[in-house]
Amino acid sequence: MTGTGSTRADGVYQRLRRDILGGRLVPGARLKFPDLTRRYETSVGAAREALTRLVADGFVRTQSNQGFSVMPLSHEDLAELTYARLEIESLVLRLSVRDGDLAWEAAAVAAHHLLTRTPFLAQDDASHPTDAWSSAHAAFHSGLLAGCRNHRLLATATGLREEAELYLQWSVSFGREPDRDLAGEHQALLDAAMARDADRAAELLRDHIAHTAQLLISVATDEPNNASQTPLPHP
Amino acid sequence: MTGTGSTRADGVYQRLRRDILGGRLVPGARLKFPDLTRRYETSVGAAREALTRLVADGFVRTQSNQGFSVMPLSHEDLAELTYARLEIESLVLRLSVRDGDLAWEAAAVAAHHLLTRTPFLAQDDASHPTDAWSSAHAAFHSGLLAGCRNHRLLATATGLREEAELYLQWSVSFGREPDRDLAGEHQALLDAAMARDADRAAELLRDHIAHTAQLLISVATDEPNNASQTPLPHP
DNA sequence: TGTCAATTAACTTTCGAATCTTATGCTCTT
DNA sequence: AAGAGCATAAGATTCGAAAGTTAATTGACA
Repeated sequence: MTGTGSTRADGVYQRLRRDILGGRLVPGARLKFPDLTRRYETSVGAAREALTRLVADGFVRTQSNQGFSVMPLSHEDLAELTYARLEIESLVLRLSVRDGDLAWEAAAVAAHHLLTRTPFLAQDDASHPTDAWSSAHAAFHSGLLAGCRNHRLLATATGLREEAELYLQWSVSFGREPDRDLAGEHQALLDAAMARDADRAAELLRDHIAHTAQLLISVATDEPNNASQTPLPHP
Repeated sequence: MTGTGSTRADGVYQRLRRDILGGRLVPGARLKFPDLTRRYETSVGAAREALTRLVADGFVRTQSNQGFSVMPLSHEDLAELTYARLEIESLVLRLSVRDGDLAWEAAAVAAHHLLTRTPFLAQDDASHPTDAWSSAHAAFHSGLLAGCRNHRLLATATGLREEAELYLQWSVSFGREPDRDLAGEHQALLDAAMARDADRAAELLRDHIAHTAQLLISVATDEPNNASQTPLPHP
């Protein structure tokens, strides 16, 4: 009843997911059942199922008899993730541009319009983009890919994008470098897609992804925020 | 104690997986807990965790409050799976050929040798390839890709291959058409890879995958073996 | 005979105490 | 002091009965 999903474990899954993506659970932090059951007011079983699903999504890792912890971040993994996204997202965008129908076009234009009208930085906290902007941004990119008819490729691309959001969350000073025209990049991307220019759209997307990753790497400390060494302050 | 894995749920997961891939559990068949706990001599909880993981792998599907069932097969899904494999496996093979080291070469040659010396058809049952051949075949392809340094792309490609095995299992008269030189295709693939000719290797792999899929489609009945319409004979 | 509500049956989901595994701290020996 | 062995604690995994949900059956009524 208290859960937000249709089934109890569903609700815990979604809340855990949001807490990880929202940075409330630090990469590397252990996820102990005593804590989890208290925090989410649920049973061991439900928490366990939620965690098992998050492992499949790549947000949590687990080892036999050693429990679960939030997936840690690393430069090496960011590099691999970025390359995988370059290849797969550009492929899926090509297919989307080729096969997307009119409804897809309309949804993409709408998502872009929403994105342009959503404020990038909050007035009180200029270090992170706003939650509203982040979700509009995700919706725009997701909408661009959604024309792809191949469910499997689409799901793969979407999964990679979601994993990448973790890195965005933990790059504290993201979005303040003045020499980047994010809005322009998005506009160009949309234009190419609507003009059905698959090659150009794919190329723009590759640049967009590579540029963002470049930024994260240059901004990040040597070992990104990662609680695996300092598990918890013990009393 | 009775399980084959390190943890109880692990064991059930692996046995269920084998039973699905081995065709002992029919695509579309419902997986009820009363049956499962009897068959695998385990508890509801362990079975549930195993099933949750299989859902992530794409071997099982689930709906809220309606339990689990073996993933059903369809022509449409086979077409999507095949296209995804064409694109992603050829990409990963390119990377593997580019980046694979000497150990990778040695393993690939070894796997190929094993494959050539493993009998294709059993003497008593000429309708399916032997289990030994199937696993040698999987090991050869897996070995070819293993040079890829990008764990994420490699895992994606491997996952797609494994899903495709399901379709092979259910194409009853696979492998009897005389006009195909499987051994030759494998040899050419290995040669191109060892010669570090990424373009040629990728092209050969695409042909190999497409050829196999073509065969499955032409051989399969309109609606492949699928128990979703005829769940179980009820008494 | 066909439709609909109520009842029953079958199954899925949930729970939390019992069991087992791993980690931690302590003591004793070399 | 360093290390091995033991005792204790913390936490992960497992179990199966209770609660909740969906599907099937029955029976009443038009």
